[in-house]
Amino acid sequence: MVTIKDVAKLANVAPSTVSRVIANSSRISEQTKKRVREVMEELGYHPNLQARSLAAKSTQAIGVIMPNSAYYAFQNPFFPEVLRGISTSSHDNKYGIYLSTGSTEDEIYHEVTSMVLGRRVDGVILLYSRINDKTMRFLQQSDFPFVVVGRPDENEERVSYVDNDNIHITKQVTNYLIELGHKNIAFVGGSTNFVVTIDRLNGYKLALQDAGIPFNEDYLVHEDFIKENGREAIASLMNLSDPPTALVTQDDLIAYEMISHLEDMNIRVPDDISIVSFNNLMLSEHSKPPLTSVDICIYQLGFEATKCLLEKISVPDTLPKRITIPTKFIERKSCEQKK
Amino acid sequence: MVTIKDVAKLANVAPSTVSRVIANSSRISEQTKKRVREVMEELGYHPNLQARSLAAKSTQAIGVIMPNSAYYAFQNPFFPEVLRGISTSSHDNKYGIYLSTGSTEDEIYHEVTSMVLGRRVDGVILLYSRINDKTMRFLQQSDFPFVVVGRPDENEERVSYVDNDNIHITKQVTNYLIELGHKNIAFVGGSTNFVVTIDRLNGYKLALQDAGIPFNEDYLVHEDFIKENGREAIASLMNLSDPPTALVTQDDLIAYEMISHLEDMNIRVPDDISIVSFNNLMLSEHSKPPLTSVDICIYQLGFEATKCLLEKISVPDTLPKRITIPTKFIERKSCEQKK
DNA sequence: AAGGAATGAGAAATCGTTCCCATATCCTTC
DNA sequence: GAAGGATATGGGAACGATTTCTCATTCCTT
Repeated sequence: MVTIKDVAKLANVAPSTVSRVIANSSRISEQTKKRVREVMEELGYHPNLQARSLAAKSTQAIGVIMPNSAYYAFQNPFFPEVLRGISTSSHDNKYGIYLSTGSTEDEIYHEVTSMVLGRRVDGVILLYSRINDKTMRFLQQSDFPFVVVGRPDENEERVSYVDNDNIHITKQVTNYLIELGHKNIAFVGGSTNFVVTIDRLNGYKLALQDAGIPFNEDYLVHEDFIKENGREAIASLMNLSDPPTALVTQDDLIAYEMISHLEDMNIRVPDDISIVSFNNLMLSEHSKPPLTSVDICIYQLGFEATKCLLEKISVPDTLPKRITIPTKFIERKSCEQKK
Repeated sequence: MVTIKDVAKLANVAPSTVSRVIANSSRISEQTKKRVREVMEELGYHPNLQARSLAAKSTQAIGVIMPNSAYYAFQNPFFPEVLRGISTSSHDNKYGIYLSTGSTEDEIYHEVTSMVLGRRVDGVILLYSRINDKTMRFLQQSDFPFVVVGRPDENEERVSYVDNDNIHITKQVTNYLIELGHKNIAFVGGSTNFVVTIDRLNGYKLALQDAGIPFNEDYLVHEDFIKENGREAIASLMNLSDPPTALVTQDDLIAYEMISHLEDMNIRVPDDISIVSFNNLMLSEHSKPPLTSVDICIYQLGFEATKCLLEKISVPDTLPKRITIPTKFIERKSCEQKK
């Protein structure tokens, strides 16, 4: 392996000079730069990033932490899309991405501590926000630069985060159904350990409240339940004495599955039941029926989170900030006026 | 930041001893180990991974290179799923994942060279195989440990790779359609720069040939074309004087889109046209109609690739090997006997 | 009881950079 | 023509580990 010393020797300069040439320091004459660069080329020199990191105390890499639930993380296009945003932004700034994907909460915690304490990355993006999360608490206590995609559960004002206004948009979406004449509206959400679920549930409740519709526990369905035994979950919902005529679903993928089961039960979307959902996957345009969905701009979430993190890394005393990514309500054909 | 020296000082031993305790060397007495460990605990010591990498000449990280086409990489669940396999396997072996996602071929090339020459990773997994790929050529020439997911274009016998038997399975799948009585079978594939497309196309042609069905250029459709203007692509295919009655599609996502457009044209699947596809996305079970698809075991591809790479890293003179991941043909409702 | 193996631990070199500090050369300027 | 100021480069100490020697004990073995 050719090192900076080899280059220095052959170019008849000191290693420090070579280092300065690499950094394109103004303190080196053009002449010397040219000569050194020629030698670097000739020897095929490439700086050792580890040595550089060690000496410069900066890794030029950010850690990206995926949530531990395999489903939430991996089957869902949310993940690749947010990663695309992160990747674009970090690449623009010459940062690399170090990915961490534990499969339990403890595993994640250990990966993050090792990543941070071991100085493998300069900052961290948390791709989830759950309540009572020790990983986030650790990041905060160690005063390490990090940004959350999603609203943090605790210390909201002291953490930088990028999120949609989930309460507001879910309220709007629910209102949309109410205005179509629906009163029996069910909510299909993820785990209430995730802040996003809590927020959306609150938005949903708020809309009901404003319309004077009482909240009904029976209309609350768990994604996990759907995933385990979708058929039964749907059946028990639709067999209520007063079954819902509309559905607010937290994710397009779940919505597709619901639709499939509903049709098996001979319940038509949107004729018999309206569905509105979140994430606006590419596919939703081509599904049967085309899904009315909220585009939460996943790419933007990742892109802005990275921008925010890099800013925090380069200016350590940047104040925590909240960035709200605007959403787009995409009206398609899965909702209809109540008959 | 607390370093190995701080620990050594407080424990009254030499730094080298602390290092040995960390590595759990048998040359250190249990007594000393205990004392040192207590001090490490007390000070909250965590080894600096960069320093360790530099000294030990090993990073405990593997580089994962995504293909440059944004679509192929990111909209498709293939990517997260293969990453899940990689992640599981590498995590089991205490390796981290360094992700590289250039958006052009050159960008990828630069990221890889910098990653390899800069010694940021111990090995590389290429998540694609395209013809005439300078990135792969570079990896081979620098004799750096790497594994390809997919069949390499050149030097097949000197590169380790993990793949399905794409020629064979596509032949089988095409045969399946032929046995259902179809003769006019179209092929919807990705870019022929990717080896996977070439292989599948060959399997398709082989099946036609065996059945004595002439190959028809008009029946070849490009994914890119579908993505750009799906409606028109389908229209021109179905408006042929002798339109296809069956379709072999390279990817479920594309299949969904085709189905959507076909239905708009009042062509029913499977009544008017049969479709068989690849990847068996979770969703395919719930699509309308449920998609007949080949499960290529994406997770396994990633998992085995990583296993293979780690083996190569720890035993550098391991011979190149080919690992073929078996596939499963999932028969659902998108194909029917030709009428 | 003496010689040699086995054991436990320290000293110091090394890994490949960066960066502070020192130094040498060459202009200015009075 | 000496002092002062740029300007361009070199020297060498970090950075925080690992690792090769080396040495001092201790424990067998004959």
